[in-house]
Amino acid sequence: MEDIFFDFDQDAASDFAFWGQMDPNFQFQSQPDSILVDCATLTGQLSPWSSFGCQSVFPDAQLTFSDLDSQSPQLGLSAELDSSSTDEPHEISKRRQRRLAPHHPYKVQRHAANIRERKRMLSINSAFEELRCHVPTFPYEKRLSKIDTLRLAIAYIALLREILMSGCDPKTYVDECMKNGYKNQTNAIWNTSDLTARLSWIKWD
DNA sequence: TAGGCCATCTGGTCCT
DNA sequence: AGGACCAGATGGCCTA
Repeated sequence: MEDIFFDFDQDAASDFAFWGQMDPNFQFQSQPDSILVDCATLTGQLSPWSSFGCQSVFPDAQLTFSDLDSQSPQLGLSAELDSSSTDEPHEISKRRQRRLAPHHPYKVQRHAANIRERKRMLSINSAFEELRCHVPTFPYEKRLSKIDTLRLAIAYIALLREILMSGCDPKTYVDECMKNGYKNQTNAIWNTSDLTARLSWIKWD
């Protein structure tokens, strides 16, 4: 009986070779499909970023999202073949190569799914990047993590809501809150985050 | 060196 | 059936 197994060893290098160091001057674009990736700036750094202003983790470049689709599912072949060591019996090596055929339907499908997943995560990350542009941060602050971005956004929304409900001038309201030590119970939500310290950096128009 | 954060792969589930 | 979404696993990078 033919034993069946699939080698899921990932040709990670060829797969994420798209991700390069970001260009700090890159301007964030809200449309995921227009986000470009620079193959020319590959450095192996996977999660570079710029911390301030509306800057994206995505560098300027030549590859688009749609280019991800065109990556050949056969990129993993060389890695797999390399993994057959030279002292491996020739027959076993041949069998392995036959089994790991990169054009196997499952592997092709799996590779396509991986690419779609990467694109999906890319769009999520671009949304996080956009959100980071809308929450108050210090000029010298390092990039907020995803979880911190979400928490700060929640707190910020809560604050803005309170300001709206109060009908007061935003700056006056915040100054008053800070002066009074947030005695008001309704401050609880946004007062629990780092938001308060950031408020002094906001220019209330 | 441990812990935090992240990207990626993967298989399961849901949706169209 | 195929794609979207999700969560777990894994490994790399960075920082205290």
